[in-house]
Amino acid sequence: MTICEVPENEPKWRRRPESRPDDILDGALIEFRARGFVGARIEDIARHAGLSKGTVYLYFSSKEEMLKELIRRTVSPIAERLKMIADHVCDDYSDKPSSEILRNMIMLVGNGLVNARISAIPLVIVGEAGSFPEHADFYRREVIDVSMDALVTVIKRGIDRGEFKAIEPHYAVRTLMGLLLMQLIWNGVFAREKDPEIPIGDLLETHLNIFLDGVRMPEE
Amino acid sequence: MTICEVPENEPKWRRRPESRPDDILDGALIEFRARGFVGARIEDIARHAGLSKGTVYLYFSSKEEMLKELIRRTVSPIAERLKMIADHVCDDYSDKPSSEILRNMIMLVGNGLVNARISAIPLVIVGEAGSFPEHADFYRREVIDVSMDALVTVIKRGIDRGEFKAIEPHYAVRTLMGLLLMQLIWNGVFAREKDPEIPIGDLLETHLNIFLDGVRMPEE
Amino acid sequence: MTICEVPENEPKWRRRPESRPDDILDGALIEFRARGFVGARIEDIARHAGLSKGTVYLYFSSKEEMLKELIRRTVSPIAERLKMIADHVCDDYSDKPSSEILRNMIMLVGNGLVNARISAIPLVIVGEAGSFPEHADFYRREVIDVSMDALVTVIKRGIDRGEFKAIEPHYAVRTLMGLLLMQLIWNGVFAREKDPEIPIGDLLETHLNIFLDGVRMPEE
Amino acid sequence: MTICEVPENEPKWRRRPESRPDDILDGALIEFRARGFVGARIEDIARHAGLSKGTVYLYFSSKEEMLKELIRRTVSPIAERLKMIADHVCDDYSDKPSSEILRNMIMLVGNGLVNARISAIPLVIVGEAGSFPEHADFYRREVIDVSMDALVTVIKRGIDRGEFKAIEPHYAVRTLMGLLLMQLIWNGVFAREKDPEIPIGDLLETHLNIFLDGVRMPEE
DNA sequence: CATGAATGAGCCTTCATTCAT
DNA sequence: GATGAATGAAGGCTCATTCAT
Repeated sequence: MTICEVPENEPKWRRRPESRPDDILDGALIEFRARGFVGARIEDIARHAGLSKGTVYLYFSSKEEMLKELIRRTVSPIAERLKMIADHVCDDYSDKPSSEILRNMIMLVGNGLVNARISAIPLVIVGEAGSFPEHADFYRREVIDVSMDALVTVIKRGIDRGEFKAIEPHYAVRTLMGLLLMQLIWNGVFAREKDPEIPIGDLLETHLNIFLDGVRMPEE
Repeated sequence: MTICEVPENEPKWRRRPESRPDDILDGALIEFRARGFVGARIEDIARHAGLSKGTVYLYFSSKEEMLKELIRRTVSPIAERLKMIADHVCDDYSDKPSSEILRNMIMLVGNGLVNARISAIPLVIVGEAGSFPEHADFYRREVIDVSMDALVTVIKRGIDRGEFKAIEPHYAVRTLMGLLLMQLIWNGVFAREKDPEIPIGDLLETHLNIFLDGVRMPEE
Repeated sequence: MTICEVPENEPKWRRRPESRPDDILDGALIEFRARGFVGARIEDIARHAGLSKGTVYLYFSSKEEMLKELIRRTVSPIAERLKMIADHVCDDYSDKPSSEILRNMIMLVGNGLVNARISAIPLVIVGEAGSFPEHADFYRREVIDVSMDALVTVIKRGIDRGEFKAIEPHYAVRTLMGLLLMQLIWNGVFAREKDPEIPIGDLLETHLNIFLDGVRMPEE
Repeated sequence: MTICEVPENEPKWRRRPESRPDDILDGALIEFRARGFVGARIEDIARHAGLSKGTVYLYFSSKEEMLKELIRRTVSPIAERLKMIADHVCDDYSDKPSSEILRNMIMLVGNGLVNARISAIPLVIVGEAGSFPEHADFYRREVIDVSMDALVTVIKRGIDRGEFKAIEPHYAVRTLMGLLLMQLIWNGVFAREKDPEIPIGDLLETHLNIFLDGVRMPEE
C-alpha cells in the first residue's frame, strides 16, 4: 500500500470468497429444514454463512430463488446419474442379470439418503408442497419421473428375459422405491437419537432380497 | 337493539354449536394441507367453518393448539384399530396363516390412505417436522411404533411357524410399510390431475404378492 | 344465548367510526404532501387517524391504492362541476357575455386553491410524476383536459360572438390557467410565513382584467 | 500509487477526471427527474456517469449533497442572467418601450424551458418541497425573487412612463410568469408523446400579446 | 356466544453508505 | 483514485391474537 504495490493489474482478483453462493445455500438448506421454507428467516440463513441480511440479496434475488437453486444443484447430479444408468440398460447390457442392475441402482440411490445435503431437499419439498406445488412439480419431473422410468425399464427387461414374473412394472417399482422414501422420511422426520442404529446397507440388502425373491420367476 | 325485537329469524338457525370444534378442525386440516402450518391463515380456517376469525379463539387458544388437537383426534382411532389388530394376533388366531393376517392389516391401513381426512395429518406432520418435532414424536409414539410393533409381531409369528424365511422382522416391516408411505407422499405431494389413475386396491395387491412371495419359506 | 337476547338481527350496526377511510385519507394527504408519496410512512399516516399501522390495511390494500382513492375523491367533484359549466355554455346561455362566464369559471376554480385538501393533490401528483406517470395521466384526463376543454369552449364562443379577438384559444387558455397553476405551486412550494398576504380574490381580479382586456375586441 | 506504478496503460485512459462531478450531476438530474429524489438510486446515477456506486462518494458526500450542488450550479447562471437584465433596466434603458424589455425577458426565460437540463431542477424542487423546504427556499431566494423583482421593476417603469395602466405590479407579474410555470409543469408532468406539438415561440408570442394588450394604457 | 375492528410484532426486501482491496 | 462487496437501518405489508360491543 505504501510503496510500489503492483497488484494494480489483476482485474479479477476480487470477490475473495467465490463460495459465497454455496455458503448461503448451505445455510438455507439448514434453515429450510429446520423451520420450513416459510418459517426460515433470511437473517438466520445469512448468519450461517457469516454474512448480514442484505448481503444475501447480492447473490440471490429472493428467498424462493434460493430454494429453486437448491433444487437445481441437488437435482442435476441425480438426474444425470440416473439417466446414465437408464441408458446403459437400454444399450444391450450383455446378459448381466436384471436383478444385479436393480441392486446397483437401488444401492446407488440408497446411499444418497445418508447425505443430508441431498436428502434434505425432498423433505423440504414435501413440507412445502401445499404452498409451492410448482417446486414439487419440478422435482417430480427432474428426479422422480426420471428415476422411476429408469427402474421400470430394467424391470421390464427382467420380465422380457424371463427373469421376473409378469408383474405390472409400474406397480412393482413403487414397492421397490417405497423403502427409499420410507427411510428418507424416517431419518428426516421420525428418527431420534436413542433409536437403535440401523445400518442402511443391511436394510437395503434385506429389502432387495425380499423384492427380488418376490418377483423372481419360480425355477420350476 | 334495546328491548325485544322479535326472534323472527331464530328458528331457522342451523348451527349445532356442539360440533363447532369439529367444523373448525375440518377447516384447519384443509388449510394446513393446502398452505402448511405456518402458511395457513386463521381467517381462512374460520371461513371453512362458517365462522369469523375471533370465534375460533373461543374453542382453541392458538393455532398450534389446533394442530395438536387435530393430531390427537386422528391418532386415536388409528391407534385403537391397530391395538385391536395386534391383540387379535397375540390371541393366537387359531391357525390362520400369517400372510392372511398381514394382508388384512395392510389392506386396512392402505384403505385409510384414500381418506384425505386421515392421510392429511401425517403429511402435515412431515411438513412441520422441523418446527414441531414434538408432534412427530407424538405421532411416532402413538401411531407408528404401535403399528410397526403389530406388524413385526405377525412377521415374527410367521417366522416362528415356519411360514416365512428367517428375515429380520424390523427390516422387513419397512419394506412392507414402505409402499404405504410412498402412496401417502405420492398422493399428497406429487400426484397431478393428468396422471393415469392407479387403483389403490390393485397396487396393494401387487405389493403384497411381491412381499409375501419374497418372504415365504420355499416349499420343498 | 340463554334467554332472549334480541340484538341478533342488526347485521350492520358495527364499524362505529364510519369515517375511518376518510380519517386515513386525511392523514395520507398530509403525509404525502409533507414527504412525498414514497417518503410517506404508513405508520405516520395511521397515527394521524389515531390508528395503528395494520389497521390502515383493513381499509386500503396498499399505499398506492390510497393515493388513487385520494385522487378519485378530489377529482370527481371538480370534474363534475366543470362538466356542468361547459354544458351550460353549450346550451344557449342567452347572451351573457363570455367574459362574465370566464370570470365565473376562474373564480370557481380559483377558490378551490384555498382549500388545502383539494390543492394538495395536484402537488403530490406533480411531485411523483416521475415515479407514477399513470397518476399524472389519470389526473390530466379527469381534471385538466376536462377543464381546459370547458374554458376553450367559452373562449371560442367569445371569438365567434365578436367579443374577443381572433386569438388561438388553445394558447390563450394557457395564459388564463397559468396564474391558477402558479398560485398552486406558490402556495404549496414557495410561500413562507413571513410573506405579505396576497388576497386571492384581488389577485384573480387583476389577472382576469388583464386577460380580458388583452383579448377583448377593440371597441371602435 | 506513490512511487513506481508504471504508466503503461495510462495513455489510453479516456476519462477526464476533472469532469467527474459534472458527469455525476448529469446522471443525478436524470434520475431525480425520473424517480424523484427519494426514488433515485445512487447506483443508477453512477451508471449514467460510467462509474461505480462507491466512486460517487469520492465526489459527493451524500445524495442530498448532490441535489444541493445541482441546484447551485443551475441557479447561478440564471441568477446572473437575470441580475444582468435587471441592472440594464435600472440603467434607464434610454427610451426603449417597457413592453419591448418585458418581451425580451420573457423570451429569454421562456427559451430556457426547452432546455431539460435547466427545467428539470424546478420540477425536482417542487416534487421534494415537502421533504426539503430549504431547497425551495434557496431556489426562491436565488431565482424566483430575483427574476420577479426584475420583472416588477420593468412593469413599474412602464406604469411610471405612462405606458401601462395603473395595475398592481406584484399581481401582474404573476400573470406574466404564470404561463412559464404552466409550461414547465406541463412539459415535465402532463405532456405525452401523442399530444399535438405546440411551438413554444408561438405560445409565448400569444401570451405576451394578451398580457401587453391587457396592461397597455388605452391610446386615446 | 359471535363478531370483526384493532393491534403490533415480525419478516422480506431495498438501498444509502462504508471500507478493504 | 476506483471498485463493489458488505452492512444495517428502514419501511411496506401480513396475520395471529385480543377485546369492546
